[in-house]
Amino acid sequence: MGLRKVGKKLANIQEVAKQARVSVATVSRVLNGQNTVSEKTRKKVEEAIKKLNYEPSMLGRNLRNSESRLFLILIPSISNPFYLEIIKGIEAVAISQNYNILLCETDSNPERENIYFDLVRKKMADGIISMDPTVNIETLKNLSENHAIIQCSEYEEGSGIPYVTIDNEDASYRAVKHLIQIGHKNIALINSDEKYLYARQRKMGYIRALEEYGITLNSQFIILTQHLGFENGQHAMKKLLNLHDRPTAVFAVSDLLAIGALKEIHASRLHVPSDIAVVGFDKIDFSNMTNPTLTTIAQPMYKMGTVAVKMLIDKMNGKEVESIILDHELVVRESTSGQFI
Amino acid sequence: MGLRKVGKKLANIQEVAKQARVSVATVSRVLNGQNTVSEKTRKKVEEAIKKLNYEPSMLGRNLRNSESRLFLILIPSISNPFYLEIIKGIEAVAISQNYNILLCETDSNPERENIYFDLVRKKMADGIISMDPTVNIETLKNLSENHAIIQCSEYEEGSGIPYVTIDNEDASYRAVKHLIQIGHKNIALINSDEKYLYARQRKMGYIRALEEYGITLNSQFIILTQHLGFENGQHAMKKLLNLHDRPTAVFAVSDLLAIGALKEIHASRLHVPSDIAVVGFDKIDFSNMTNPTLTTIAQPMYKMGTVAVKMLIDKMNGKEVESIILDHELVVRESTSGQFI
DNA sequence: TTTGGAAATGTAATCGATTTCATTTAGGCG
DNA sequence: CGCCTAAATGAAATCGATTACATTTCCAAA
Repeated sequence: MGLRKVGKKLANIQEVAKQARVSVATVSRVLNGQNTVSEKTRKKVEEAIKKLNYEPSMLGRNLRNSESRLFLILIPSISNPFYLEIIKGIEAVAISQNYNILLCETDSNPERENIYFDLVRKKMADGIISMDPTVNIETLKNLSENHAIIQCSEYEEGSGIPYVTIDNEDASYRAVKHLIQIGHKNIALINSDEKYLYARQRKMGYIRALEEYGITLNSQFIILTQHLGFENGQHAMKKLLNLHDRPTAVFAVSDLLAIGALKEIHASRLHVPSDIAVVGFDKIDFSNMTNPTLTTIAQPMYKMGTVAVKMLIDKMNGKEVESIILDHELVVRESTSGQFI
Repeated sequence: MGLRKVGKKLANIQEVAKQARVSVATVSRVLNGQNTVSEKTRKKVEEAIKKLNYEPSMLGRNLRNSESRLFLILIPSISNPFYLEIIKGIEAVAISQNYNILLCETDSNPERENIYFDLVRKKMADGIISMDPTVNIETLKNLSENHAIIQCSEYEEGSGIPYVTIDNEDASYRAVKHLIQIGHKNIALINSDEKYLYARQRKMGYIRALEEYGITLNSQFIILTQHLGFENGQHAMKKLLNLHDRPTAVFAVSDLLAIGALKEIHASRLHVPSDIAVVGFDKIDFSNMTNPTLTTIAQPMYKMGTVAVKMLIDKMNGKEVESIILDHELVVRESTSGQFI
């Protein structure tokens, strides 16, 4: 490129060494706070650094140390607020450990995914935290032989890749149990595609709760959606409302789905929770802004993020890493706290 | 660190050269698709690459090229959905140009901000797209002398740093004019702190619309909030509802504020839009999920993102870059489409 | 066959740091 | 004052690529 780049030439460690009349080794030692430098030379070097406005280049350092101090966060879509709180947790720990993150939105697109995997292959990233359920697990397994990888929230059983998650089956069980305990018997499930492990697990929790209370499963009450978006919730709810015997309660496996359901219920001039109670999942920020506010399962997202990074850093340092299951919590709000029956 | 790192040793360009019985220069030429390599040697090299499972290290390449092919996106908070669509636009162009982005959440915290600026100073990032209105503009100006920087959406007048944004004054004017045209005279403004340029601009648009229709300004109708969150909208609306003569319409400078206002209005058993009409700003995804759906000003966020990256890349290549104002649009939805009066 | 010039390839410097190992300096002690 | 050890410093290799410049190879024309 024949184009002039922005900026003047910046000083490098050589020039600092010359300015301070010491060797580059000594400058490097001052930079890295090693204690084998005499007070006098340290002063000299620091003055030279200040005078030349020197900033050590991470490019040189990274090459020498064979690390980028970057890692990837794989998510299917940045629009899904569920991930945001996790990311905050990740960021906090990452920064404190002098790492930075590359937020990678795959759009569930294998090509896109591959671009990001390449970043790891080419040493531009030191590790991966995958939260993408649509990730190509074979590729991930292959990569995990040479690179540090942690699965967060979503995981593949028996992949050998450590994960941090919650007990989805139990969370789902509790959500449904709550609906049963406030008097519901006709409880629908808006689930996502059962190719995802969490979807299968949450369905099992749903079934277990029904069975425990002797409620027979109505297969018409289970709606599967392709994605976890608002519109998917609307469509699913529309189907449920068109049933001859429509449910009196709905458990959706994501808040966005639940909010879509809410909207559709309102559109049919029905009332939540007196006509239909709704429970979501995730406790995203918006679940508290709807009208009525949404009962939901709170995942410890921030914690999940922090734990994931710690596991990743351990893994990068060659330590043995165990998978972790975190606690969840049922948050009862207006969408189920009416006086049903 | 005495700990074993993950993974076996990976091949480097030297070993590929040896395996293919050529020089590293030739391997590099094959890698970079230069045409001065004969078909025969190219084959040899490609076979060696495959055999050794070689992946070129970006660390080496980046050092040699003095670039990281990374740039920073500065945002105050990832929780604000307004930024997400912009980021998608940024990502799309970045990827197509072989760049990756570091999403940097400052939390409006100068320390945090400085960590990210350091990344640029230390050459870990090639440029910055700042969307943070709380950014320290002096530091930004200083940095812009040596580094490529673009301001996106938020900007500082006369900073000399190119920006891409919309005409905030006009957008605000149109929103208020819309409220006037459907019959409102008592129109409140929920604005953010006027230390931000966009807040001052939007206030001016509000005033201009009122003046144009001969409506006298009621200073009690202007509420300033510290942040742009849901709760801030609730609080602001509470103040407005407590006024002796409460407004019949509210224009909030962000959808989140407007959604908070909606919630508060409902809590007071009032109806939108028949009792109070509401207009937001940004057209975030959720503005279409509320009940009623929200009238709002649509910013071309995706476009803004793509434009910002193009400007940044031009800037990095030393081209002269002009600031750009993009178009906006009023989107009328349920929160103002009732038959008021 | 010779030769000129283009095409192909190789050598070695370079990017900017860290680190090993060698060497110098300082200081305490007899 | 000389000696020994520990502390301080420096020289040079190294990380893994790119590339300017030098050299070799190839082929067509004379």
